[in-house]
Amino acid sequence: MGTKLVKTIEDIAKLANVSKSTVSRALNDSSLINPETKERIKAIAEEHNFCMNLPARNLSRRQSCTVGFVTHSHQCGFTVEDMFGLEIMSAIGSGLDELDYDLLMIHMKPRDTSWAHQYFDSGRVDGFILMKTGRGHAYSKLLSDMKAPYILWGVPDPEANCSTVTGDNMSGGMLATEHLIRIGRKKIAFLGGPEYDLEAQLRQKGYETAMLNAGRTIDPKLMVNGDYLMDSGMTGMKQLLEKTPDLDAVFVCGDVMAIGAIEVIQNSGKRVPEDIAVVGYDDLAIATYNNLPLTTVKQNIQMSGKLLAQNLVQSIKTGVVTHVTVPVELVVRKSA
Amino acid sequence: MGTKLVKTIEDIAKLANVSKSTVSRALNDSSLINPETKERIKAIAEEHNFCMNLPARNLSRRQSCTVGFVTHSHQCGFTVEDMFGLEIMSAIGSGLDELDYDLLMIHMKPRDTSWAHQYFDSGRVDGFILMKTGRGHAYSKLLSDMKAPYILWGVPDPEANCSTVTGDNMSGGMLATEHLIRIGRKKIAFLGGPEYDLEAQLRQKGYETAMLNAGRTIDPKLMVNGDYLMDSGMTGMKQLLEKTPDLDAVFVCGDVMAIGAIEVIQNSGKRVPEDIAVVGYDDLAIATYNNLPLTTVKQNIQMSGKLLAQNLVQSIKTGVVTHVTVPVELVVRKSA
DNA sequence: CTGTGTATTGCAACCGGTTGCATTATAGCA
DNA sequence: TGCTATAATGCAACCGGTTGCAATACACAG
Repeated sequence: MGTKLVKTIEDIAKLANVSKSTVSRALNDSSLINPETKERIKAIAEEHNFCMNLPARNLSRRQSCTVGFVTHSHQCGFTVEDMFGLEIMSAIGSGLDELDYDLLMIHMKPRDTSWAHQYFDSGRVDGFILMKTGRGHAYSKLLSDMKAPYILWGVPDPEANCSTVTGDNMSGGMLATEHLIRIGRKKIAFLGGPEYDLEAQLRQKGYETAMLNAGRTIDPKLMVNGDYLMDSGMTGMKQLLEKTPDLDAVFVCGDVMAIGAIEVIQNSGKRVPEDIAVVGYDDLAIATYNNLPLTTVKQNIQMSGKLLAQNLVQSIKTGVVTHVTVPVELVVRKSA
Repeated sequence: MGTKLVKTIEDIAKLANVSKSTVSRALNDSSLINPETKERIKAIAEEHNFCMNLPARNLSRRQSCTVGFVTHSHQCGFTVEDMFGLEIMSAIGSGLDELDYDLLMIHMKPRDTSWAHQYFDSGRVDGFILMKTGRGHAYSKLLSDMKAPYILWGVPDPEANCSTVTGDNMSGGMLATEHLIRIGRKKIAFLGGPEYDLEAQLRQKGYETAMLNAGRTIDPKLMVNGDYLMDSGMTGMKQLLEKTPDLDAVFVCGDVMAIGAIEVIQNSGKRVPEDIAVVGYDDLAIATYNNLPLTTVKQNIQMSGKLLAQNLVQSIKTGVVTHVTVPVELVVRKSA
């Protein structure tokens, strides 16, 4: 707490010769208060640059105007999810800012579920933002049971009825594949995500659709799954090269995997993009800053973050649940 | 707020047939309470998995057990500072977690200084964590004037008396340079940070020391400043190549600049690391995932985050200010 | 058996806001 | 002038904890 002289609405009340309820109402722009009085009070508050005590207000209003961003706590290091999560978090933060909500980081430990009660039942936060995860459903259920408002980044799961925001994975898959077709590639492989992953499924569907639209056939030998990590990008690419040594393009479902794939390709003596064109997904910072800048499908992180913020707050206030999918675009750099 | 039946200590009090003060004390492990009573109350609380209302507690205790992580709000996109900041934030989060403190993101708008009062005088947070910035002092002054506890990531500024945590920049500079010397490079250039930047100054001093220790001379033609952004890495490298076409190594003060530098080198027809070895600084995610993995000086982000958390909380509780510099290490990958 | 000390517990005020209801003043109208 | 509708403000309870101090009980020494 600060060291200022005027710290409570009661102090202001004395200065203005009114009661503290009047000050409270004035500062909250209540229509009950005489406009002149209101201005006078506001001026006094301004002059002493008064700040209301938020714990008190929160207690009284039974809300915290804070939402929790749920992250996994790692002993050390990062995963891809983290990288994307970290980038989107910043966008969420500024989205919330405009709505006068705050963003609290919630670290949950591996198999701990107490965080939900800890933060929600204690009145610490009014809602949650979750990144899609393998264990997504488990947490969804937890939060649904608590009747806690939350929003999920990812494809809506029919079982959970929470708001969602997600990139247009299907279009993304199509954009990437169409680009590879357009630049004249003949054998276009697909390096996907985990089978259960709804995002990856849609991207794959986009790939297939684009292929079929172009009159091509879907060849299972050109398709393999990964798990978004670098290693799986490498092993996935190796498998593809074994099965189809003459492939000349690959659409990889994540940037980090794409970088792994590129390494394998180069080690095998081929060049990117001359021999094999590579398109990634997500447009993480590493795509831009990579030494061989990645052609990739760009998720609109800014817009997504803002929508996550807005729709969660809406859901907190009104209970409305929304599902929105935000457009993606292809960013052509050097890898394809 | 949840939908549970037992929500306040008063509810627990009724169940346990005691007064609410007794419950409060029991739950806070006060030594005033009879051990048996205490256990009984705790059991009841446990059974109903009771969560205390934090706004209420915070109001009463006049503290929030929350610290603010101050970030710049960007209209869009990221800067290098952000990348490092984002990575360290995660570490800070888990550090605070162990101390039962929460982490709140604070977005400050360009030339707005109200955030400080907004969050501190309102009792929203008990202290702040700042990343070193060009405008570091301005904010330092602001916070000092408010008598707000805060901790800074960066070299301690003699004018501000706040706790700090910083990497060992001098050693980092030496490690990088010594490595280049060890692998037999003859003309080692230095691509630094902004002149006013204390970190960069120390890294430069490390470079110079290592050079002198090895019996080499410091050649101003081998040194140029940058601003940590990719572009400055490119232009800096161009200047160096013009001034000294036959240089065979460069120590770059930041990973992002290093990637820019590598691009320029490769465009000029030379190879990395064969013709010119490149060492970066920070070991950001992009260093690992870069297509040409970067040899770089690794800041111990995990430890730094934890120390930022611990020392800030200590400073909040006791007023003690500490300065710690955490060791760095050289990570040899492929660029040198 | 009384006095003093110690261990437990409860009462009630307080933290700093919000808000339902009562109160007062003023205006409008018959 | 008397009466009611309306605007502006104040009173006091409440949100759910914490904590100083009083109260009670029981122990042990004198």
